Amino acid sequence: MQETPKQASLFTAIADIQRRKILNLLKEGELSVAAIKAHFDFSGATLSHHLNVLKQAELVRVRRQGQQRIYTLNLSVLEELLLLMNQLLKGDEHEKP
Amino acid sequence: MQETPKQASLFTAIADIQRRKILNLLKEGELSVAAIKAHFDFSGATLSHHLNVLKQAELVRVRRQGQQRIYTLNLSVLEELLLLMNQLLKGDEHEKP
DNA sequence: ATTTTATTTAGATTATCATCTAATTATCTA
DNA sequence: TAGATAATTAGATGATAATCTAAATAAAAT
Repeated sequence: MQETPKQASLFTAIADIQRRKILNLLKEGELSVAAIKAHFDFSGATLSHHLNVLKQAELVRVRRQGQQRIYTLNLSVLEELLLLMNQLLKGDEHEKP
Repeated sequence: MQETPKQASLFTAIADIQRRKILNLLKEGELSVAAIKAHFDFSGATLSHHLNVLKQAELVRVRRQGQQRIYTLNLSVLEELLLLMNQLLKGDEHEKP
């Protein structure tokens, strides 16, 4: 029942609110870095850092498309987990019985 | 679909591995501070700090019993969430179909 | 009442992390 | 090929968080 480094990296990744926002954006669909950047105030370097943390945790995947890089959510156990968390966490207001 | 401060405090609370270990200990049952402390290397002050973070996030509850304080998991939406996370995160090895 | 035990609080230190600017890499276009 | 665009990497800085020691609070036992 030991926690693996990979699992730990997940908790680290979702600890930051900006990264959680990025994940939420990507729920709508894949996005280039520039497209993501449009939603935030911080620099491109900072965004790149956040994306890297998410990538290390395998919460996102990247592919190149010309000079841009397209980020997508890694729709696996981990993504479903986040959706579940979101739903459950919002469960304060209206419990659906 | 805005994240509340309370929800944010949850992510912060589970971001630290020591606090995750504490939560896992408490899954077995309620424990005094001293009993928890026996599992860790750091000081009582540090433990107190971590317990406070968990309490702020309402992941744990405290009651007094003489001179000790007994901590229990807050068995609510949030606790179930953690159990789910744990199960799902471990789901690498053996998917139960 | 004094001492001991359990825990928290205060204040300081250290480590980690988010962020910035500047420089670099890679691709595309004129 | 030169210049423009997209993104990452390097290195520095500031903020936040984990940890420590020492002091404070509170209950129990002697």
